[in-house]
Amino acid sequence: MSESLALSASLEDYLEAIFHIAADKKVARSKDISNRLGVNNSSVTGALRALAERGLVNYAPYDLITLTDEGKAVAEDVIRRHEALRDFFVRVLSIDAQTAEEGACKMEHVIPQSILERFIEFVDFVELCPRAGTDWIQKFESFCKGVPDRQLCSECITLVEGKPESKPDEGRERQAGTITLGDLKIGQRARLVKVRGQGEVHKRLIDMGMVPGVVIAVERIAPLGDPIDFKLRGYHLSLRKEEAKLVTVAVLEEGRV
Amino acid sequence: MSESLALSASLEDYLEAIFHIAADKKVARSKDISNRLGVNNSSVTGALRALAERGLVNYAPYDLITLTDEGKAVAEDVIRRHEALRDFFVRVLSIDAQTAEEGACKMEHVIPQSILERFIEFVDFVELCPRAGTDWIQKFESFCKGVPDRQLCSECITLVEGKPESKPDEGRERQAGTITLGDLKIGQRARLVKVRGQGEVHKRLIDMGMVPGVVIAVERIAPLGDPIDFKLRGYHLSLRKEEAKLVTVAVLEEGRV
DNA sequence: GTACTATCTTCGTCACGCCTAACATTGTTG
DNA sequence: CAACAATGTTAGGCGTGACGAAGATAGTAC
Repeated sequence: MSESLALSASLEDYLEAIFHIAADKKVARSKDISNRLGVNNSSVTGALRALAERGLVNYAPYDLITLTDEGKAVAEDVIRRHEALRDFFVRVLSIDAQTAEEGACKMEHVIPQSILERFIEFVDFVELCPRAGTDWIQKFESFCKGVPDRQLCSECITLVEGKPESKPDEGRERQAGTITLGDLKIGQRARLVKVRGQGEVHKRLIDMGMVPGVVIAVERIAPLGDPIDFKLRGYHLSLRKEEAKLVTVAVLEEGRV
Repeated sequence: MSESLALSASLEDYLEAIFHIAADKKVARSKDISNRLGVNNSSVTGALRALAERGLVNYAPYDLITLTDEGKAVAEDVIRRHEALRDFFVRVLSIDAQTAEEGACKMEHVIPQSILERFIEFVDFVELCPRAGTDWIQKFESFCKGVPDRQLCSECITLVEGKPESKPDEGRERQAGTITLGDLKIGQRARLVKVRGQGEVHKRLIDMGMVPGVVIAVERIAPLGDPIDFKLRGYHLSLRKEEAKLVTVAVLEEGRV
């Protein structure tokens, strides 16, 4: 009815909790809600009043609590967001169930609609596409396990070590040779093949995460071409051109903007 | 130094904004910040005071605003989260730049660390793995474009139409035949092949999103085996066993709990 | 140096969301 | 049916984060 502006994150949580409790035990009591959400009983009263005002719950003091039809619809929407995120985390990113649940709980309140739909599509796509599937996800898992020293799965290893590709895909450029980080243009991405050089400089580069297999992107090149800004594993770093030239890479694709 | 507990979402935003402004113009003024964040000038004062209290900005009334080293470190961390999310949205989910930016802005404050790292790994993995790459992402894009009527990419089409797979992957079970939704067990997932039946029932199923190619999961089966709860495209729905038997599917994988 | 303007700060207000402590209701049990 | 425990509600407080209005400050214009 009223449709009065968006609910706050915590009101969505209350609605979600009521829905789940009602699904289990038919009706919800104030205590159940405070237990489930780990908040004080009196906070629940306040939330219920706010929800009742918006016509989302049937609530009278000392009475049982139920969702209205509208409230049920809103709750289902919140739960859809929650489950979509959780499923993505578990099925695609191989996050453990508890972390996925916690993360979904926080993110469900802020994720834009259009991004949510994409998450859902993506899970389906990964299951449907013959190039992906569960065995591909397993490859991702072992890729993640190998992260500290950047162990890669066998398929990727062959790439990293620079052997010729068995399957030259269209639209996907792979250059062999002795290209270094210093040769890249802005926006280009490459996988790291080898860090040459020795001693202090070599060690410093390794410490920055410059290990074989890692993906590096060129973010910015200073006017004089000298300090070059890279990004790898989410971190920004800046290298002198001389240092960059010590790092052999293989270009992943043509830079797009 | 102080390290006093986590920053609120909005304080992180302020820090991020100051960092970006400082990167552009060397120093930041109160006005720049309020403009960038679209908040009232007085709110900026309050935020700056809070940040100065934590030792994250150098701030004195009427003076120029700069980040302390600690503040810079925190800002870089926030920006790393922001960019990791944005990059994932753009590079993997093919979200448009603006939506990605907005979504990242909201989600950066709540995403758990471990999930963030997975997002970053995943982007790298997609670029590195020979089974994925940019052309695979393009397939996802066209998959999404076809969503209303569930047009699939050519590779997937062959799957959906039940033709034998060209590449039988290990660990990936694909059953042909005339399995229906009614035959699935809890936790199993399947792609929809065809909806049989006619008239009202058929129409109702189509309206629920039961179109070829969609992924369906069995969520729950009532004690008597009759109403069966499914999930498709994030939505829960409940079908009578009779209705479920009208839907031909192909199982995607063995149910894992 | 006074006047003006752009900029910044202070102050009072509001809405959230949670808390504790005190009070009210309900239902159960001797 | 009274007394008690369990459950729910109210009232008041605290911290955050935003706003607008009004006052302070600095720089420029004359």
